[in-house]
Amino acid sequence: MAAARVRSGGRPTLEEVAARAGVGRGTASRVINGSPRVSEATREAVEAAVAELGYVPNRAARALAGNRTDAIALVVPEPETRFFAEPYFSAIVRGVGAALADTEMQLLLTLVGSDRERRRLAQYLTAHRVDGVLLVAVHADDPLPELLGQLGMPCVISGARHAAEPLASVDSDNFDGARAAVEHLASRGRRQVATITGRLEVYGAQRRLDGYRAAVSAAGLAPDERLIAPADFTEEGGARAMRRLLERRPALDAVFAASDVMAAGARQVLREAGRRIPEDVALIGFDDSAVARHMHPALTSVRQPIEEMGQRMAELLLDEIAGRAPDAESPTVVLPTELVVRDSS
Amino acid sequence: MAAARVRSGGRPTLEEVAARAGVGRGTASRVINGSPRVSEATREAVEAAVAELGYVPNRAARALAGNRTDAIALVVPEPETRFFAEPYFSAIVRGVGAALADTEMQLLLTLVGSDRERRRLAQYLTAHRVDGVLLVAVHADDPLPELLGQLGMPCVISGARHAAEPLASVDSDNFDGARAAVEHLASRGRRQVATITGRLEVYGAQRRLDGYRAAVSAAGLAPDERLIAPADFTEEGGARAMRRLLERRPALDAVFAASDVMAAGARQVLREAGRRIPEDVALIGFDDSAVARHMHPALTSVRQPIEEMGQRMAELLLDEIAGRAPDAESPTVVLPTELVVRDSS
DNA sequence: CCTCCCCCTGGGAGCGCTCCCACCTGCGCT
DNA sequence: AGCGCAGGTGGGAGCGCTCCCAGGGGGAGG
Repeated sequence: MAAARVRSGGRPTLEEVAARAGVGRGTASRVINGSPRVSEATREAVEAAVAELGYVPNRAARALAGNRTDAIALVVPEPETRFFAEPYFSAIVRGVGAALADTEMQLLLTLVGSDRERRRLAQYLTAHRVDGVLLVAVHADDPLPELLGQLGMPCVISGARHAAEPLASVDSDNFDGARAAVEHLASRGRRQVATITGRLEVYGAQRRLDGYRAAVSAAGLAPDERLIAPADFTEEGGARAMRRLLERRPALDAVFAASDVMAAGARQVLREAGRRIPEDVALIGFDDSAVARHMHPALTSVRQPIEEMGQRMAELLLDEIAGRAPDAESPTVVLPTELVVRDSS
Repeated sequence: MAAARVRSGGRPTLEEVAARAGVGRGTASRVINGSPRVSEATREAVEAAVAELGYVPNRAARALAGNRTDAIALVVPEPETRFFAEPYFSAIVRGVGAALADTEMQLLLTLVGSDRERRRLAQYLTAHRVDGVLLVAVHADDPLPELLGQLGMPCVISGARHAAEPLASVDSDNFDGARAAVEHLASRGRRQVATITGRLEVYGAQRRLDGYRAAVSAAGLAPDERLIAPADFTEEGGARAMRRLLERRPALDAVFAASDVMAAGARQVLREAGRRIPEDVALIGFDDSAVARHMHPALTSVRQPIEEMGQRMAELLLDEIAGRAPDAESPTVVLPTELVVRDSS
């Protein structure tokens, strides 16, 4: 079957719908776009024609004529997908999908890895190929958000980058999640609570550390900078940090790791050092990923409502695109976290 | 005067590029689309103009004029995302992204949950809004693939649905993966190897079972239908199946579960029954997900090259779209699996 | 030296839609 | 009766691109 072009058989066009309904093209367009300035009778006639012909608007034509695309891009920095793979990525996508389900909006997935792809992306966006952008896992020094701002392209990011985020952003309550975790440890009588942080350039990691500090003070424990070990969100990094902590403070009796994966690394080191979890050392992670549920012992962890975050991001973006933007200032939505207590604490 | 309308602020158009390069619109178009019928000098002039103006083709216009979209859809059945969340989804996406990186192709992500969304999807596709479709986690009785076939829409699916798959598909070698797992168990002296299967309507699950059977015979073990417990790919299902197996064949000394998650369920039951892993019962999973790595004891598992699968799917699809389709028969690519031996076997 | 081609090239003709302007009804008002 | 107005309506004018056809130059062949 060489040339089975369905072209001539033809999808119905607006013109045909209009003809069938006995109205003009403009009127048919009005009905399809839900304009109120159409009489009831006409509306019904057009709708009937649409149904009979199985008309579906041509997106490309619409985009060309209307100077919009009815599509938004979810931009994911490729290098991150590996780390964020766990539940994060698919949960975000699911949330975004849910928000878009009743919309005509399409979701464009854009992985940016190399710098070349990054440049390409900038072009994409400059060329206004989408109506808005969802940015996930943005680094504080990423030029992309600013570029988007200059272009006037609606944009929502998945985590504030500093205390004063100029862009709309959705975040989980990292501060409070960490606070709750440490409070929980303290309330169970732990006195030397250490923490393994994520990369502190990431604002969320910083906030978790802040939460840790706040809870330590609030619990009346002695703040001790030697109980704080920076790492990088990786399992290996978590293990290294744990080793350092054990050297510096052999008597520690609890560890709050800023991610489950780092907690897994820490667990390994604790085991090798002969510390029992939770008898000798309590351990808490962050993310409540599959790793936490299946670790032995099952890991207490701070759950983030990731799917909901995706949904809220999309909703904010749709608002912004529709011009319903709260012109006051860019909204920052912070969703609550939840401490899921299991066996490790 | 239809002469030089100086478009202020707007993105440059092909027309402007052509003017700047001192050529006609047609020629500029040819250069941009890499047609060979352009002289070297002209090509350079146009390319220079493109660079100076920062020209990026308008996709919508292209789509409208060219009757193609330069976009493919990755269709994911929403209900599945949860199960397939593990590494599967993001790995597939990453693979697809890799294949598309050097292309002008966009990736449209489409989650279909409700029947309503399913219908909408059918419309989408009927309206030729994409050049091709990647179908993931297709059920044997799904009407979508056939619909696509009728439409003449290029399509690649992520696993054959029967032995004779009419569509192009990419698969991992489920048969051989299972075979290798069971062979490994037998070679370590296990005599009563049970299996927990996935939903057998899923062809891949069936193939894993086939591989299990083949290996059992090949190892000279007595085939025993009572050692085969069907489940549904869930942790709970795996646990139930394990209980049933223990009742029926208390003396079993090895279990091959057709997914890591089911293995996790089985592990729980084995523990509760006082069986040590691997001393009393060896356990092997399938997928090599994070769950496997972090289980205790670390789970031996069959790794599938999921990212590569995504990549091959996209490549096949691009071929098909480009008409490079080996019209002989629809290609079925089967990628090798790998047994990752850890502590549980 | 002329002719025939073969390259390149320019630009017309849409692709299907939205935007917008003009028009055309009725109706209520003066 | 005349006028204004507003709700409905039709269709022209593009949006920026690709496709394709006709046309202009040379180089090769007669």
